[in-house]
Amino acid sequence: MDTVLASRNDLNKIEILKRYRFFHDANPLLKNEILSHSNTVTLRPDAVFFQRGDQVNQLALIGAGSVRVFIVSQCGREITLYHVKSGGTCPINILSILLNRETPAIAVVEATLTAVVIDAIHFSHWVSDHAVVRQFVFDAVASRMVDVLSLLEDFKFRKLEKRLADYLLRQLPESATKPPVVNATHMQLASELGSAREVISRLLRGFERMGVVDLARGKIFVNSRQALRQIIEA
Amino acid sequence: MDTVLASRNDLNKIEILKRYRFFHDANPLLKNEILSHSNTVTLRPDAVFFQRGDQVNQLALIGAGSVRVFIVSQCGREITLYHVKSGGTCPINILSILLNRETPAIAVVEATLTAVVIDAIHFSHWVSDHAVVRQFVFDAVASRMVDVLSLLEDFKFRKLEKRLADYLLRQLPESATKPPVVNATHMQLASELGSAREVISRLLRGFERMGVVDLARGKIFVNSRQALRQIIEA
DNA sequence: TTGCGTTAAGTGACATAGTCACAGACGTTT
DNA sequence: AAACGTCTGTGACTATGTCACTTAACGCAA
Repeated sequence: MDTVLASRNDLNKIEILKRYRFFHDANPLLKNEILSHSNTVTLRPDAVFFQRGDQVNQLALIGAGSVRVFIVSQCGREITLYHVKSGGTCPINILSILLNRETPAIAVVEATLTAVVIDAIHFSHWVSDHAVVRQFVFDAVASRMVDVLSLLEDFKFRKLEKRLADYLLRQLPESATKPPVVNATHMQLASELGSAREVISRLLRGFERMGVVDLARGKIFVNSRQALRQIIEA
Repeated sequence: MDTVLASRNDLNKIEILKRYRFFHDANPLLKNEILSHSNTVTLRPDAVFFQRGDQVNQLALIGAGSVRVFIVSQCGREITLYHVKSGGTCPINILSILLNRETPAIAVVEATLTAVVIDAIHFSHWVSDHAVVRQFVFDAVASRMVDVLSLLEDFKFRKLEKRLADYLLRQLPESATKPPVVNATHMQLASELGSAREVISRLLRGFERMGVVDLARGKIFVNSRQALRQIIEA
């Protein structure tokens, strides 16, 4: 949070906050307090939101863009834990704030980020005083806890081939081009799936030889969603 | 929680509750309420505390014994997420209660369990009304969230050999016998480390050939803690 | 005590995944 | 067109997981 490029853009603040139920359902008094103790900030891609070991002291409510939260091994391999997008919050951010703990992961901006940030002290008070805020906190934390658990399950119990096919399929809806395409380098896919680039390359080549996808630099063209589904089920 | 063998043993109730800070710090009114809305139960080893998919409606505060919380693959492989012991609570239990969610894991009694159980409705109210209870919830959930994250990191980034040596070393303090011993089958170790029995057997045999341990049925005698430490560091 | 059934542990062959050290291919910039 | 950085391909090797067994140890009962 040290690298925040503060920039006031209060026109958006309410717009962003309105996406959060705890704000929407807050009584007028609390709403005012939230508005007066928050700022809108913008962060460019690759900006570090927080580093492993940081003592985070601000909570970010995402209005636009996205943040990738991940962990890194000594040798540089990454595992993406989750992405936080519009309307969301990072549970690690929340827990770090409420307990004054160092964060165990890294958060980096992917798509240019607009967010409302709140100082830890104020947010803590609201958590104490208002049930709506508490519910928000529990929801955010619980759902991600479940996410991380199923991530763990995936890692240990599912074949990478299936996880890759699954991932590709889930990225598709966003692109409506003729041969649907996933824009990602093998390296990015590896980070998302917690694997190594070479392994992803091998699997993708396999898919290509089967005619399921076509490969280009930074692009995976999907010829048959059906085939991907079969790989997942197999 | 359906398989709870209810048994009243109110002598212990206060004893157990006193180990929980939120009870210790509670005002007399809350204390009374907690006492009147809780029961002491005993569960034998292998009793299922909750099953994946269960809608848990009671919170357990452990007084004695322990519970193992884990996930299972289709083919039967297990990964232990954590153990809950005296003075602890299962965060999945908490989240499941506060959000009415199905649990994503299984909890089974290891050592005969004595616990105080509280109905979800009452506990939810206390969370709403009392800061001490909230703090308890946050602490319990946050610390385990971090646990699960580092578990994930371990799985992906550390060699099994090191994790095994580490695990053995951490089990040791409990036994003060001549050649210190870890009482566990290879299968149990595999479950703890999220691996396969055969793999653990291979590694242990390796340790044995190096003279670091001696193996017997259900027992691993550790000849040199120092050597284990070296394996971990290497 | 012997025998039997159960559970624990050992084994080899094979499959999947990760690591390392490169080489080549593509796109951009100059 | 040359040069650079990034992305991708490749082979050899290690680590881990899987499968189908066998063998060994223990616990109990006849």
